Amino acid sequence: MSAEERRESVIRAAMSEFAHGGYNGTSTEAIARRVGVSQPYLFRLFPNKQAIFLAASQYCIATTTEVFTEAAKGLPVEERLGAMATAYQKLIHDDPERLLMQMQTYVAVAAAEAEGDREFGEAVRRAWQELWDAVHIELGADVDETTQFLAYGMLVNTLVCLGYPAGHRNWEGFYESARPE
Amino acid sequence: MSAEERRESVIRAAMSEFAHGGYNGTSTEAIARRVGVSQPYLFRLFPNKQAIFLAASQYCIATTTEVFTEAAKGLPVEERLGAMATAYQKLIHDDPERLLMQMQTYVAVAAAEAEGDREFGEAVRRAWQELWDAVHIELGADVDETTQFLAYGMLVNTLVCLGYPAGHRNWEGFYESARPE
DNA sequence: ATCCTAAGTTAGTGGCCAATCACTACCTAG
DNA sequence: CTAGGTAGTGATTGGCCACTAACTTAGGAT
Repeated sequence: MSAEERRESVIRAAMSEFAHGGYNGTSTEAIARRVGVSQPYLFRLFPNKQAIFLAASQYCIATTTEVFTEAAKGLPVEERLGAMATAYQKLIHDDPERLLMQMQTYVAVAAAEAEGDREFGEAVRRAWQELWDAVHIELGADVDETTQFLAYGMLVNTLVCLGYPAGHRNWEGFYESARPE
Repeated sequence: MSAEERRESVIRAAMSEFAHGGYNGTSTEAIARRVGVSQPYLFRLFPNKQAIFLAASQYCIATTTEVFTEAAKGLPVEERLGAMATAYQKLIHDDPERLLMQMQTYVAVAAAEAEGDREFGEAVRRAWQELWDAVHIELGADVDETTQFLAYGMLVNTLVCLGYPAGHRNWEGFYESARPE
C-alpha cells in the first residue's frame, strides 16, 4: 500500500479512536492496531500525535461540510434546511463517531489555546469556517437561519454525547427529521 | 481546615484544571498543587480520579442551573428568556471555565459509555436533566422554546471553545444580550 | 545479478501518573 | 497525661505511552 493510502486509512482509524477516547485518552498504539500497522510507523507518516489528531479533525469537519452541500444540491432554497437536517440525522445514525469527533475537536482546541498553542486552533477554525460558510450559502445567506441551524446541530451533538436514547423527552423540541433513529 | 471544606475547594480547583485539560489531560498532581495540598491526600477525600471529575461536573452543572433560576426569579414569563440569556453571557465573561468544563463533561460521558461504564453517564444525566427542567419551567413549560434556548447555549459553548473572539461574524446571528463581551 | 527506494518492523528509552503505604503532627475528651 | 481520631505528608511503584534508532524486506529499473 502506498504511503498516501496508508495516511488516509490512518486518518479514518484515528477519527474512530479519538472520537471515543479524546486526544489524551487515545494511544497511538490503539490507532496503529486498528490500521493494522506497527505503532512507530505512524511517526513516519505524521510528525507527531497532534498532527494525526488535526488531520482527523479536518477530515471530520470537511466530510460533514460535504454532507451538507450534497444534501442541499439542486433543491430550491426553502427546502434545503429540511434536507440538511435530515442528512445530519442520517449521519448521526450511520456514523455517530463523526459527531463525537467534532466534540473532541472543540475541547482539544480549547485545551491547545489554554496552553498557548495558537496554530492548532487556527487550523480547526479554518475548516470550521468553511462548514459555516457552506451552510450559510445553502440557506440563502441568511445569518439568523444559519446560526439557528448550527445551534440545533450543537444541541444534537450534546444530547448524543450524553447518551440520551431516541424517544427521550429531550428530543421533543426538534423537527421530526432531526431526531435520532 | 475540615475535610468537608477541603473537599469543596478540591472540587473548585478540579473544575478549573479539568476545564482546560480534560479528564485524561489533567493530573491529580496539578489539582493538588492548586488546592495547596499533597497529591495522595486527594485519595483520602475521593475514592479515585473519576470521582473527583464527577463531583466537578455536577458542581459545574448545578451552579449553572442556579444561575438560570436566579436570573428568572420574580420576572414575568415573557422577560425570562432574555434575562437568562443575559445571565449566561455574564457567566461566560466572568467564568469561562464553567463552560469549558461543561464540554469536557459531555465528551467524558461519551468516553465512559463507550467503555461500558454506565454509572458515570447516569449521574451526569441526572444533573443535566435538572438543568433542562429548570429552564423548561422558567420558560413556562414550552418545550420548543426550551430546546431552542439550550440549542443556542450549546452553539455559544462551541464558539467559545473554538476561540472565536467577540465581534467575529459567527456571533452575528445571536441576540445582542447573548453575545460575548 | 545488483542497486535503490519505499514500506515496514523490533527493540528500547525516558518521562509521567494514579494509586498505595507507612508515617507524623495536632487536637480534644476523659 | 493519655488514647484516639482527624488532617496531612514523603516515598514508592507498576504501568503506560510518545517518540527514536537501527534494522529488514520487497519490487522495479538498469
